[in-house]
Amino acid sequence: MRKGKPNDPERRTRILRAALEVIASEGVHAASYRRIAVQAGVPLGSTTYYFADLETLIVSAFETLRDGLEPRYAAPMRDARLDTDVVDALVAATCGSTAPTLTDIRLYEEMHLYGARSPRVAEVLRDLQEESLMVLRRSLPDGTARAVDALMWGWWSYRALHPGDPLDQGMVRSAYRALVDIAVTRMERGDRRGVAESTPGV
Amino acid sequence: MRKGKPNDPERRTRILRAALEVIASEGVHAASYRRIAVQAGVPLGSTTYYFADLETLIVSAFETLRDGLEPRYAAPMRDARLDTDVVDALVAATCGSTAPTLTDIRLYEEMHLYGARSPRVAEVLRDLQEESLMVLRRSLPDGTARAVDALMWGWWSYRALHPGDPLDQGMVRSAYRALVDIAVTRMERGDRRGVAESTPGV
DNA sequence: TGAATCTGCGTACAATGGTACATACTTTAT
DNA sequence: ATAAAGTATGTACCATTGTACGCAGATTCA
Repeated sequence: MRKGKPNDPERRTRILRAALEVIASEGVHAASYRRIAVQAGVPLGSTTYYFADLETLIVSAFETLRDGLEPRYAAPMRDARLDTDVVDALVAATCGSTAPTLTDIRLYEEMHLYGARSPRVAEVLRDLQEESLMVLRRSLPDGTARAVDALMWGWWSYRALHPGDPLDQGMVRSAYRALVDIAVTRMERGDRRGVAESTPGV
Repeated sequence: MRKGKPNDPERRTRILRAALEVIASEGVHAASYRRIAVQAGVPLGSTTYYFADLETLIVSAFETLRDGLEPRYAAPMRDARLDTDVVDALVAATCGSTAPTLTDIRLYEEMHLYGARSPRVAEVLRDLQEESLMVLRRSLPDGTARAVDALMWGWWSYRALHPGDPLDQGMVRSAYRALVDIAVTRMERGDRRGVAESTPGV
C-alpha cells in the first residue's frame, strides 16, 4: 500500500472554515462548491476532491461547527454548582460574556433549518441539543432544563432578529431565576407534579 | 383609460398559496418560479406576470402568511383577562388547541432565516413579532411579555426539531406560571427593578 | 530508475435558474 | 366594428450549478 502525503494538510480544514464563513454571511443556499472555493482561496477541483458531494461538505462544516461550539458554551455551565451560579451562567450564556456571537447564532439557525431537510444535519443538531440538556441536567431537573433551553434559544433568536437591541440583563435574570426557583420549590416540597413530571428516575 | 379584467381573479392568490406550500415542504431555496408554477398548476409566464421578480413573490407570500397567522394566534390571547386565563392561553398557543401546526412553524422558521438577508421580509417579521408583543402587553408588563414570547418561540422551535416528541403540558404550564408570577409579585410590591425595567410609561 | 498509486486541479457538460420578450387573447371606448 | 390597452403565456437566452473526468505532479516500492 503506497500512500501519498498531502502537500497542504490544512487545506481540508481551510475549506471547512470557508464553508462556514459563506454560510454565515450568505446562507446555506449560497454555499456552492465554487463560492466556497473562492472564499478559501483554493481552486474548484480542490473542494470537489476533498468532499465527494456538496451535501457531505456542508454536513462536515456543521460538524466542525458543533465541535467548536460545544466546549465553548458548555464549560462555564458545567462549572456552576450553586443555584445562583447557575442563573449567572445562564445569563452570561444568553447575553453576557459567554454568549454566542451573532455570527454563531446565524450559523446555528442555518443549521437548524437545513437540518429540517437533511437527516445527517438533524442528527448533528440533536447531538448538540442533547449535549446542552445533559449539562443543564447536572444542576436542574429535566423539565426545567428543557424550559431553560427553549428560553435561551428564543432569546438568541431574538438577538439575531434585532441586532441593535441588546437584551435587558435584569429581565433575563429574573426569568431564569423564576424558572430555576420553581424547580427548587417543588423539590423542597417533594411535589412531583408539573415540572418534574417527565424526569425519568435516574 | 381602458381596463382589462383578469380572466382568473384567483390566480394571484393561488400562486401565493402554492409558494407557501413549496416553501413549507422544500424550503425557500427551492422556491423557484418554475417549481411554484407547477405547484399552482399555472404556466410559468403566469407567475412572472403577477410578480415582477422572485424576491417580490416570496415577500408577498410571507406577507400573506403573516396576515393569515396573526388573527388565528392573537385572538385567543386577546380575550384572556385573568392571570390564569393568560397562562391557559399561553399553554394552548404553545402545544394545545391554538398552537401552530408543524407546517406553520416551518414556514415561520423559513421566514425568520430568509429575513436575515432580506430587509423586506425582516420588516414583515418584525411586524408579526411586534403584534404578538402588543397582545401580550395587554396582560403582562413589557419584560415578561418579551420573556414569554422568547420562551414560546423556543418551544415551537423544539417541536419542529422533534416532531414525534410532544411537549409536557404540565412543564410548559409551570414555566409560564413562573414567568407570569414574577411580574405579579413585583408589581404588588411596587418593585420596579428587573422585569419591569424597560417598560415605557404608557 | 521506473512503474504504480495517490494527490491535486482545470475543463467540460447537462441541468436548472431568473428574466426578457414576442405573441396571442380579452375587454373597453369610440 | 376597430383600435388601444391590459391580460396571459410560450420560448429563448445567459448565468450558475453539481459533478464527471482526464491530466499532471508527487510519493512509494521494487
